[in-house]
Amino acid sequence: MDKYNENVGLFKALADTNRLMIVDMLSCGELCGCKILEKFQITQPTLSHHMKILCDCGLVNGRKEGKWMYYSLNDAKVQELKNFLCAVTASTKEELEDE
Amino acid sequence: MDKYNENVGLFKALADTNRLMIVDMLSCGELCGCKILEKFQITQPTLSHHMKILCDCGLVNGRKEGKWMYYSLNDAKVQELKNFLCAVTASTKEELEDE
DNA sequence: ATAACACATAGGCAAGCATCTATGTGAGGT
DNA sequence: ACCTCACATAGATGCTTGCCTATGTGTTAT
Repeated sequence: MDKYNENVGLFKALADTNRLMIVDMLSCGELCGCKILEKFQITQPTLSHHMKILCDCGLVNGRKEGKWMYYSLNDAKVQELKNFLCAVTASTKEELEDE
Repeated sequence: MDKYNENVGLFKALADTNRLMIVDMLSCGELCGCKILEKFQITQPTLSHHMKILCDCGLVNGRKEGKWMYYSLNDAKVQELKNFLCAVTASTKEELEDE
């Protein structure tokens, strides 16, 4: 039953327009924070907050290089989410693959 | 760009453990509210609140029959969500299929 | 008619969240 | 050394949300 609690964080992370856009941007490749920030009307601390949420749930990876943080999608986690979504909406019950 | 706003409601709806479990239950077939309620430790008004969220975003359909409300998954909307999730995480950009 | 049942609505409350300003940290450049 | 840039952290604020109790609505049974 903890499968639900594990995955609910992923949906929470995507339950925000800005973060959805960020994920879409990252799907095209790695980006540093300041490049992401350019596309939004939010302040830098707000973006930092969103990136933390995306990283904490595992959807996004962060890599520090000099004074830049490079963010990229964690494709494995994305696949996990898709699998979970399929499992939870498919007519079979209670046999979500373990990660 | 409204594609994000359209779909963020779906993620919000799934960003709750109880609602995720409800979706999983409904994936096995139509259920009436009182049957769903039996599986949770919440009050009836709280369940009603969750069902309203799931119905409002289109993920769940409600059908009234006598004094019962029968709920079922809206498979078309589920598919839309999956398509959106794939589009937003795929390395191509800005060509989400229109519904 | 009355009671019981299934569900919705109203209102309140505490927790969570998205955002901001202000400030801290750490790396690079001059 | 000093400044600048990229980013993180702290703290405040207003909105949203998940939950409750109380009550309303409509249907079925007696």
